[in-house]
Amino acid sequence: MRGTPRHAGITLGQSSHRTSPIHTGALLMTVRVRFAPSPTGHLHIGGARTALYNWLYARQHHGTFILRIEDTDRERSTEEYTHSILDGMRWLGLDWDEGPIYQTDRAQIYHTHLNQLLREENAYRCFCTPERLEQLRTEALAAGRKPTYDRRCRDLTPDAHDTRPCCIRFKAPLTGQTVVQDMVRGTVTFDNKELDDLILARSDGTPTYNFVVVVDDVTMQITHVIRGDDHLNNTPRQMLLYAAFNYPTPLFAHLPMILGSDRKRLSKRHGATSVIAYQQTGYLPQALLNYLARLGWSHGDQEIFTLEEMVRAFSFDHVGRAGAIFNPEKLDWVNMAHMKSFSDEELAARVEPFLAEMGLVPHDRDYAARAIASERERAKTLRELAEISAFYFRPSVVWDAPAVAKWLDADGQRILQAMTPMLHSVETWNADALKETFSALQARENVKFLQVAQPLRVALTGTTTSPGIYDVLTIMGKTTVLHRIEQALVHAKKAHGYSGPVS
RNA sequence: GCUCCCAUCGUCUAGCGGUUAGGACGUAGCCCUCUCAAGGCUAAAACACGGGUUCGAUUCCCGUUGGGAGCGCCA
Repeated sequence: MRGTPRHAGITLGQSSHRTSPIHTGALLMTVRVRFAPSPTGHLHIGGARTALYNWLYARQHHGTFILRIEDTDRERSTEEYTHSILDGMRWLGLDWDEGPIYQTDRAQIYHTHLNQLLREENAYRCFCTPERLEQLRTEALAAGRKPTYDRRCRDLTPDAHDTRPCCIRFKAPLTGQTVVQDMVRGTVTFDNKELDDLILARSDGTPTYNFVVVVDDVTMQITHVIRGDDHLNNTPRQMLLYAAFNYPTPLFAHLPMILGSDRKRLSKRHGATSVIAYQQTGYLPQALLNYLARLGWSHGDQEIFTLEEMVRAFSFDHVGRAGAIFNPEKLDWVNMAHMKSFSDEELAARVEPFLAEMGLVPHDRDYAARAIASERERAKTLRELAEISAFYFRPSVVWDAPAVAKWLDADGQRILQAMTPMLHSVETWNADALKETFSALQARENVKFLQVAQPLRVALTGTTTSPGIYDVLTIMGKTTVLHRIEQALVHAKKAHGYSGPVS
């Protein structure tokens, strides 16, 4: 038996503090929360945050996190999306304790509940055609009224033999108020006269969303419904259903929406919105989670959290009420911060799949770790890290034409020619020895270090940007360095022609 | 249109009657420097507006404006 004596429905004048609802039953009930996506698309950013808040709350209270797939829309739900959502959840590390539970497996449960409502005259058959409803809606809108059903069938004398197609509607109370106690919004009051006799089952007998959520949440003994803001207007209708069943209402927490840069609800046209897209671009799951957690929730001035820290610190007291714009630049920064927490070896291991996509397979773990280490603070994502480190692993250099034009001109070639024998004779290949070599070279050629470093950099990496030149030199090793300089000279002659400098 | 929600720098936010309104991302400048980053320092940048309540409002109340969501035999 659950501890909350809270009942939905025609509650009047309840007062509460948004900080304390859980305490009423904390000793008696264990937290049971759920994430209930519908498989009509990939797991998206908004869904991921809802899932995260549920998960954090469950873990913090040593409760149960349930994954439920809302697949009652047979038209749009696909198995592919179901798998994609499950994969997304696993990648994020949001493990669930029960489920996935599929609503399509629960038809019998809904049927039983529907019959109960019918039997107790809390629901009725409605014979109105979709056409009539559509007409009602247009008329209402034109007249400046809220489009609601006119309840024509509500008081029809039941005729069991009537075989016309009909849907089942809820007989909602006409008066009174329904008060939602929300952990982030506080008290929200709705006049029941604003609410509708909502459809519980379609004429083909399948149940609808507002009905199944209630039945599911009740039968799964959900204690806290944590979901998007877009459901706040559904909540009073659902509470009326709880009341009709004489079930206690769970506690609610309605999270503000995640917005695009135009302040509209985040959608495809704002760029990548699916979680897998972020996986593919090389974001760390813990970084995405960290960013999402802080989008709408805060803990003083702290920006970077480990998962454990989030579990410990999370609280609805500090969940904001306003919609939040998704900011990709800040995500990048958070991702960089999390990349710093890995050792060179761990980071290299995570970059490997992205190198593999480019057909590059490092054969030496130690070499890979040192190569990645030299580039790690230059990349925002794992993919970017793989891309800028690729030159270490390629059999030959990929030339950046402007870089070649600028630095492998006649002067650059002369420097490379001059350094070749000097590098050959370097015995111990380390930064100190190389520094001495270049000092000697600078003195002999009377050039600045820049004029040595840049041609060399282009020769070794193909581009003008790279880690410190001594890092590249020592990581690559003498053999590769000399080989690449030789190749660079060949390429430079081709690019610039044999007749000396171009301009 | 109706109902509900929301409102602090460009963005995410701290603030829970008295603060030089704090932090972070981004931006600009400087330092570091072989390139690019990273890092360090500095700067510009906000309480939407109007009424109350109060000795005193960013903070509490009301309204205006502005934004968002919902109003399906979708979820």
